[in-house]
Amino acid sequence: MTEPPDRAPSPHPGPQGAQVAFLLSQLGEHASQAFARRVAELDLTPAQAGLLRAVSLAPGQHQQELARRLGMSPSRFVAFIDAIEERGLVERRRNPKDRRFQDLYLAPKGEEAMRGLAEAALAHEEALCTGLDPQERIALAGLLRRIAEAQQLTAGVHPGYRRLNPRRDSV
Amino acid sequence: MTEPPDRAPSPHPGPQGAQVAFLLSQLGEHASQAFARRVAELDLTPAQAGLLRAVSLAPGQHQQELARRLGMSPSRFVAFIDAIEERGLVERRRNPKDRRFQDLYLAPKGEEAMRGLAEAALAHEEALCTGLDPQERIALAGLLRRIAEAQQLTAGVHPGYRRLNPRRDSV
DNA sequence: TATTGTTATACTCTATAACTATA
DNA sequence: TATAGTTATAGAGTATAACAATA
Repeated sequence: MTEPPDRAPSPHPGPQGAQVAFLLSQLGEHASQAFARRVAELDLTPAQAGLLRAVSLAPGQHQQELARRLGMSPSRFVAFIDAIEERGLVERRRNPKDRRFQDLYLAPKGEEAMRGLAEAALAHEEALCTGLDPQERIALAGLLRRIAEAQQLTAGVHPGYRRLNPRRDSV
Repeated sequence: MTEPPDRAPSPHPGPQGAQVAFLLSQLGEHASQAFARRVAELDLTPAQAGLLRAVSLAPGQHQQELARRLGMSPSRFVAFIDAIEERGLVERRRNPKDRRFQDLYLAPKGEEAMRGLAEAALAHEEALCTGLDPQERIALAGLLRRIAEAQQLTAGVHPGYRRLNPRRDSV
């Protein structure tokens, strides 16, 4: 019986008008935590999942390029990749044209992990949208995309990566 | 020139179907960061803002009660309150009926801070919803609330409090 | 000299376990 | 004995700066 932290107050002291901002913040955190729990079943952290996807989309990028995209410092990135490489998910290869670069490629086990991640993402989406019919889901996605555009968020860019270890949360 | 981390990959490897979950996670993080920047102008962290609101809504709660609601351990809560009390925002008072309890009350400066926070929350909501007309905002809030209910999230409960120091982010 | 990757160092944040004072 | 608050200690996470290899 892990007693859920009941009635935690909001960081947003919005009385009546402020609703969307708080709901977005609340649901976003909830969605992130739920996704973290899902990838944890694959023995992955969200950051690791993000790296695998980045390497999968564009194989052969070198480390600092990827580090910048994930928003982490090159020095942290080393240990981060060390763990992933030891598990046989990605492979470091010295770039023959310029031996200073370590290019990253997906290993067979990494391809397998990607399939698991795709499955997890679909299940995650479905679980989160429970209660909304297909039309409502499309309408919601449209409104959210409008906000994302107005806020000038790059499509597919998630700002919450720096954190390597997801928070375990009783909720 | 702080170069924004361009094209960071998503932690959610959703190809086509998975949209709402990622957008919620992305926008939620964005909203949280934007709010953190706003309260930072008042020299407050989101957690401090949350505490002030909690004390404002229910004055006289004792520390462990509030610590549990904010999702932090009693030991961390001590230093957390120390800083807030030193700034004259809240006041600790020994409960005369049971002197083990330290009850928390809003100090005059805390009331003043609450007014600033209310203003900040309204401006935050407005900035975030730029581009949506009033009808769309209501529709969006409705859909988000439906999801929150389906996910059994308590209204007004934000899970992202444990973190005391908000991430400063270039984005 | 400049840059990539790496390592080393110090610093912050957090969790856990003692300790005290009240009951 | 049990509980609220506090303090102390150790551990994890992070940032920054140095370093070696390559260009």
